Amino acid sequence: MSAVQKHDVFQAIADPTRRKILMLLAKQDLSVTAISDQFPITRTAVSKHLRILSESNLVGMTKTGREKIYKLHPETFTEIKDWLSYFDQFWDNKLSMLKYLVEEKEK
Amino acid sequence: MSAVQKHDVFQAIADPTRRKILMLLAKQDLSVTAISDQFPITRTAVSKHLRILSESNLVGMTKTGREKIYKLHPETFTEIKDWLSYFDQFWDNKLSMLKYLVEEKEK
DNA sequence: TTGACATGAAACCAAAAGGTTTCGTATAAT
DNA sequence: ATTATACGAAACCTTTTGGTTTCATGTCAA
Repeated sequence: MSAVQKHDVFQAIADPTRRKILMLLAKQDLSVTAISDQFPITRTAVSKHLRILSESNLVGMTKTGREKIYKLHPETFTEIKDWLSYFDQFWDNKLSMLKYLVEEKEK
Repeated sequence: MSAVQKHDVFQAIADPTRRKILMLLAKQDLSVTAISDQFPITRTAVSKHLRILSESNLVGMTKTGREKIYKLHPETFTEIKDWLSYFDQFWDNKLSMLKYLVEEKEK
């Protein structure tokens, strides 16, 4: 079920253009040309970005006629969230610690 | 209060070495040498990574004697979480839509 | 005060990233 | 059957990235 990930997801979202593409796809599924119309770079460059996003499973593609329609794969964002949650835990511990110290001081 | 961000946080977490550094700092505050001991690259290279992490406010530094102690700034991770939450919303909508469609079909 | 330790700046290098133009191949429209 | 559209592969170029080595500076220890 889960496709092999050929490209690092963190590296994929590092590029601002690719993040904008993801934002566009969050609103609606789009063809390559429709996406590249939104950017000052060539269609070929956008195509490369889409390949990277695709290889990191952040988006999926369906061929319909001569067009390729890209769509978001929001479930892949979980990987990033999981990584972040590790630091959330630490952050919560710090808050707990701070709260404890303040309470101790008030006694 | 909030320091100026000289470096993109998404680009900062794109590098695997920098992500490992963040994981190390989540456990405990560490000096430059202590961190670079954990990697097969030179101390200078690690130093550069730390500068990038620092410029994106993911870590903070305190000079104590001849050492520089780095610590995590977990509050900066919020920026990434906020960006991700945009897609969470979309994901939830999709689930709702799917649920709706399934329920319709069962009628 | 002399030597060892901790660190960053500078100059440099190879590889990767992001872009371009050109060309080829499907598919759709006339 | 011919023309236009949608797209990617290939070759190429420039800038950025991640690394190195060397050197200078500040601080601690003897």
